[in-house]
Amino acid sequence: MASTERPRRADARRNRDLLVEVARRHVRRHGITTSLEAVARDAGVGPGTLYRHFPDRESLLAEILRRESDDLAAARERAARTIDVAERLDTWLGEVERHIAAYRGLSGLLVGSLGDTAPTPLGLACQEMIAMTEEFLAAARRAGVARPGVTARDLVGCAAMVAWLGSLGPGGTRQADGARDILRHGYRAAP
Amino acid sequence: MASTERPRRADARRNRDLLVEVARRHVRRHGITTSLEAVARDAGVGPGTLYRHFPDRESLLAEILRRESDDLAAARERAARTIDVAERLDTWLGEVERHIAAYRGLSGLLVGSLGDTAPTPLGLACQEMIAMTEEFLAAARRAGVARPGVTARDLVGCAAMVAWLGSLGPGGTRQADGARDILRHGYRAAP
DNA sequence: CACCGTAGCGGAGGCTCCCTCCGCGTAGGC
DNA sequence: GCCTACGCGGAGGGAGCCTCCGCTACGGTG
Repeated sequence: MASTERPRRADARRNRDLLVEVARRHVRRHGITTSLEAVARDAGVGPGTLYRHFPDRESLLAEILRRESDDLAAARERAARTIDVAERLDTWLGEVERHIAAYRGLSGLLVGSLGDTAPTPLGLACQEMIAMTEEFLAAARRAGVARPGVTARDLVGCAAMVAWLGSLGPGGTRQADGARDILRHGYRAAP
Repeated sequence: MASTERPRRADARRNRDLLVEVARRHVRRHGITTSLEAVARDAGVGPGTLYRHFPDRESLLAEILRRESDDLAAARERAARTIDVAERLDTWLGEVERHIAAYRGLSGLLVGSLGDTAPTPLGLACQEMIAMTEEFLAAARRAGVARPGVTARDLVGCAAMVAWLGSLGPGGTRQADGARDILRHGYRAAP
């Protein structure tokens, strides 16, 4: 399975790494619709080189995300330190939201892949988030503080949704605060 | 105040109306990022004509929306027929969601204007929705079925958010159902 | 009803971005 | 050190955004 990829020439690997790194900076600054030509220019390669390594925008974004899965792991560690079970779930979802919000426009792309069963690169990133969320949700359910019927996928979807809201300028940030509050009351069990 | 607009020539008025109508169709089909050049072509006018009447995409969209405020009024009538107070608020928010979802991409634009105090065209459309939502929310509060602290603007923001989620393909629709359910539990008062 | 000033029109054109294709240079196996 | 095919750069066609300018024809006036 891993043998499908044949060895690459050294310059190809170098260029690929360079492109991902430059693209990461550009996407962080300008969102996922950033100009790919500008990325290629900034990396000092021709557009053909970029498109050979990443046939479409999505595959480039997926590679950026793949290299950041340790960020998610760190977030899990951080959230796990919260003692109160209900609050811990809140904290975790905040981390998911932050992780998604790091790249403007990513939220929409991810939601589209939330239901992917085939192992598309973006689908895998979603699986990962859903699985981690499931852990926190299960703990909350055991403690009786999570409303039955709420699924981990729903919660990740909500986090993406709030991340989207927050990405829409200063007004969006305020709206996101309100939405987050309502959602929290919505997924918690009535006491 | 209304005298700021001087009388227009007949052909100008005709072209303007035609452009709005054609644009409405295009935006409904392709979302708010639809090609303005295509709109002009389809209306049989040059791009210059379109840009003279509507200096930017947003002003064109605002005009489309302005002409649809009666749709919102009809939605209010429809929602008002629901007998149960809590359910009536749900129904109304569903109508708001539907209204926003009619044009793919509109949700983001509207959220950006939710906090507008200045009477920008888009801001006015928001004011209208917030005001109507306030009526339904007030009724729910009086009946003790709405959780205190929830504002009408929060609710409109949530409706826009769910509309956005639902616009993201088939997976999005399922996510939207889940989110809507959580939100409903979140803005209702604990019994 | 003919005339004329100007409001308003069309479209050419400059810019950016997307993506493809092809001839050439060079990395690296032998 | 040689040779081959991998991977590179960049030209180029297509689309969209928006501006500017010369001409058309609308409609007020005598």
